[in-house]
Amino acid sequence: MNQQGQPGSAIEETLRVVGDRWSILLVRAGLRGIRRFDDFCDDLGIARPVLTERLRRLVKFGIFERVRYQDKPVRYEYRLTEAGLALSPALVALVRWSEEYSQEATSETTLVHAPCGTELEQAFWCRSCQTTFGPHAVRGVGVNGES
Amino acid sequence: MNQQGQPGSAIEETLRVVGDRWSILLVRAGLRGIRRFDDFCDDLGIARPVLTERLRRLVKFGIFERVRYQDKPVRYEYRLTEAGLALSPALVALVRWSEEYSQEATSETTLVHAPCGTELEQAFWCRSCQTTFGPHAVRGVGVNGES
DNA sequence: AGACTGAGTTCGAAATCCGAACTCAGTAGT
DNA sequence: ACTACTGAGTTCGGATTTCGAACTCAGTCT
Repeated sequence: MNQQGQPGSAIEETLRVVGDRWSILLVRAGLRGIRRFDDFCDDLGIARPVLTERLRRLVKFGIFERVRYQDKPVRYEYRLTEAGLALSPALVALVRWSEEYSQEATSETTLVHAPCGTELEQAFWCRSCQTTFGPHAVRGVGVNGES
Repeated sequence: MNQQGQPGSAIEETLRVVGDRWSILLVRAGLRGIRRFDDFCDDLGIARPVLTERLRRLVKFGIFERVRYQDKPVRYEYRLTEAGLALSPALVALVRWSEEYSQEATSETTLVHAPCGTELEQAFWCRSCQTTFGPHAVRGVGVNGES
């Protein structure tokens, strides 16, 4: 129930922004502290024109901000905004999924609870039931809430 | 620290599978109970050749399975596998992000805890501390574990 | 026979992606 | 003052993807 050209629901628009092979990787790089054009370029192996376009789009949608960090030769770098940081749960979910289901299990990364160093798990939380639960108990993912 | 052509870390490979404008949307549609080719097509407004290719890839990576549901005229449909279902945390995270940060706030969707209908929250869970926590307490996002 | 259904394919045009080479302002070394 | 270098891009042409629209093919319905 959704015509082709329509703006569509919020996720559709979001995926039009971050739903490509690079954007999420750029956010990840940003979380790792990478900020400069050439560093993104080297780290991800992304083509420069694509990087230019992608960063511009992410800036436009408030995920990165372009900051002048030097004047003599004018230089800019890209920093994650609050909104960009807020993408980390999605990133974490993807990392987790990768670790569990991806064939290519070369995960040099582990995600941990900072204070104690234990590997973290991700769960849904129902504040009215006061329980955590898994994907099977999620309903209403969609425009017409039927499962 | 990652050469251009390399297979790269697990997320990179994962994003090569689900990191496009459609795959996540297909998973979402799958969660909403959509299974048939034409229904995916109508629901998402995706071009048929792209849908064909995308479904094939998702099947190949174990996210959907292609099931013969009728014999007289042979007909197949696509169902989410366990691995596909396991993508829902990522989907939920994106939906949540969209609701909060996307301009286009036309969210006709709400995610709830199935048994009680309460809007769900997403959290990280540390089994050793027995606590839930948010993104700020996550460490090790990245190849060189510095935050 | 004729229309319809569902799961695709085929087509050519349009948009994206790519690597490699180039630009442009300023800095550093000799 | 000449040369090399840095960082953030832009320009180029070719390869790959994406698209909508129309077509196929087996079987069913009227």
